Amino acid sequence: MGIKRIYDRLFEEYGSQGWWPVTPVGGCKGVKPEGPIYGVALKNEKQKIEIIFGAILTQNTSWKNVEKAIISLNNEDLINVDKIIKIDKTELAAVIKSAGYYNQKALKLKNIAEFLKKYPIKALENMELGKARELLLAVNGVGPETADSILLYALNKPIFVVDAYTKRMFDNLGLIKKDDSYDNVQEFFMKNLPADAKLFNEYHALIVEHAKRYYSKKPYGTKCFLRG
DNA sequence: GCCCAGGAGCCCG
DNA sequence: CGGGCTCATGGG
Repeated sequence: MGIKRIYDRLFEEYGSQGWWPVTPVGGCKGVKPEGPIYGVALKNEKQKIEIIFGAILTQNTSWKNVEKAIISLNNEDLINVDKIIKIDKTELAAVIKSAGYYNQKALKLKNIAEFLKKYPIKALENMELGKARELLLAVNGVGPETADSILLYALNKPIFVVDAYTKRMFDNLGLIKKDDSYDNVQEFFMKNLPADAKLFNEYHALIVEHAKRYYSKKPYGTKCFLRG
């Protein structure tokens, strides 16, 4: 099966995923279990910042744990570039504890906040994709997947996000090799799909949803309906 | 107890 | 340039 056909099958199976989940306007304080929600089409600036922070927090970490950290950040009114720059690193680490790697991630959040101070969201949105990607990758703590998640989900740029699930699943389906580089896998998708941010957004989210079900436990993909 | 989560940096051959 | 190590909480 080609990758466009796979997309169609996944969409048919799961429908729109509404990524990236963000906290609704007005926050989640006092509205208890309410965390980030799905299906927000137009995001305000604060929500875009939350996506950028979330992209860092979710590095090698389950979204469930990240969600708690994001709720804490909201409740402390820390979805804010200046406040992240200002807050003590140890204090920030405590707020995001549930997301794991909290010392590293506290530093990474401060790094990206400094970056956003220099290159505000609007400047990045108006920037050419390749240029914005290059600048993001120069930030310590931002690798290819995080940079591409930011470009796609916060800045709405048409770039395909590759993650561990993508590699595992498409290796298992025989379309790539698992030791292919990030850039090679990304190129494979982008060469075979139209450069459409909405499509890339949905496709990556669908891969995550599908892989959580069929590619999280070994042996991978045994009951996957995309095989054959 | 083990493996895995919507990775990245660093060091080393 | 590729491979191994570290970072850390939380669920299955």
